[in-house]
Amino acid sequence: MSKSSISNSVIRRLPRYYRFLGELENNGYVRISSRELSEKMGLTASQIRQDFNCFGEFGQQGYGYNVSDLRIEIGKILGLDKQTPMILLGAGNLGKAIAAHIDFRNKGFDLIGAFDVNEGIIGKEIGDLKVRGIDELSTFCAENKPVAAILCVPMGAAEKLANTLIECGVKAFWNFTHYDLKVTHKGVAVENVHLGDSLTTLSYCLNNLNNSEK
Amino acid sequence: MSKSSISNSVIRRLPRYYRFLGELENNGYVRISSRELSEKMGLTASQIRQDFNCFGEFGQQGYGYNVSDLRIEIGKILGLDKQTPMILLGAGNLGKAIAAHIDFRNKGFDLIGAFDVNEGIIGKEIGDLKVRGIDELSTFCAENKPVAAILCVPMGAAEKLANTLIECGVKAFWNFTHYDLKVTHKGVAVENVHLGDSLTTLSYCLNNLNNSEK
DNA sequence: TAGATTGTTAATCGATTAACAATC
DNA sequence: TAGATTGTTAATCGATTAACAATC
Repeated sequence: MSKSSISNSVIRRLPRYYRFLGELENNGYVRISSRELSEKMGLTASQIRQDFNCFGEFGQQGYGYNVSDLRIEIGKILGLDKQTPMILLGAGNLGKAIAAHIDFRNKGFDLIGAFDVNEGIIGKEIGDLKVRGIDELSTFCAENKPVAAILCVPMGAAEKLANTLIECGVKAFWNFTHYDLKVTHKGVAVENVHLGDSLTTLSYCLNNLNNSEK
Repeated sequence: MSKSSISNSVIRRLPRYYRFLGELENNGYVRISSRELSEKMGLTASQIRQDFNCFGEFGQQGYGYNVSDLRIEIGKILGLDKQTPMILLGAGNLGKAIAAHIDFRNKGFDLIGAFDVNEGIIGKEIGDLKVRGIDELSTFCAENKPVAAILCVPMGAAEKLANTLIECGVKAFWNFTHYDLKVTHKGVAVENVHLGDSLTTLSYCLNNLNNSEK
């Protein structure tokens, strides 16, 4: 009985549930109640039950939730039971680090290609991928049909590149550029990361530690 | 007449306002109305006026806001008019890339040191910093008094390291580890980045493009 | 002055929390 | 069965939007 439209607040909590359930499972937990989970995660039990019930009835009265089953269910909801082919655009410092650091296959993706414009970078290896020139992009897309893309290019290149990629069939963007990628095209998912905004927020919080009660 | 407690939703929008105002200024804008800004940013004019009025009266009836003045005001609110000394913990792929990629001084910080445990990394240069061994940490902190820290270490090391740093006087954490750093210690600011959760969210959105109206 | 746009109050909307009947 | 805990409805809280008097 999954709801037609899930609120953004709920969606943002799902990866965290998935993570905590994985840790619980690793620590030998078989069952957990919404109350116990709420204490571990710093949420209310009510909220947890409301969140899960957006997608179905995963618990059992008087018992709670089976940790392993619940984790698998949330994994399916998140699309982690499949791997969407993904490419990296911009293999500079940040792009390389992301490619090396992220466990793509456990996040629902499979990194199958990397591209750059810089002649000094083209041909270099990142993990088991060889960085290709951007001129190979359309041929590569036609052959390998990537559906997701990581943008680690300069701000000025972001919009045009995104449009090109959409024409090539890309439907999801993980955007690390300073450009606020708009979701103008229907049927395209965008996750703007904006590390700069994150650090700026930390500056605010640090400078307002005293005058905040929370 | 700044409010005592600013909601998290407002705080998260501030860096974005600051960014857009900078771009407007670069494009020669002198004044802007809340309506015009709302169209550019995809917000409502009401929300923008409410947000700004949490901190003071920055506009003028019949005119709007002076772009440059407003940007400076928001910059001050965000603490960007000073630079807090910051250190990097963990100078692997991700740490190095963050250090190279972020414009710290324009985000209210100054990167003054980098540390790692790995002998193969210690001594290497990142930008104009030489990576130090973690054994030098407490001496360095006593001498240089860093107030902020970037955590790019493995999950297992995060909690203990954070506690050590707090003892050394660190009051702000930019946390890239998989560990959910709690804000147990009063007077400590934490910004958890969680790139893995971000990518997982993208997986959800991609897999639910059809059944969502928004 | 007339027009424009703010600052701010009131109304609406949505998300979180509380409560409790259903049920394992 | 009795106790525990869910699923779900109702109440509360907070954030967003609308409206408008104040004023540049």
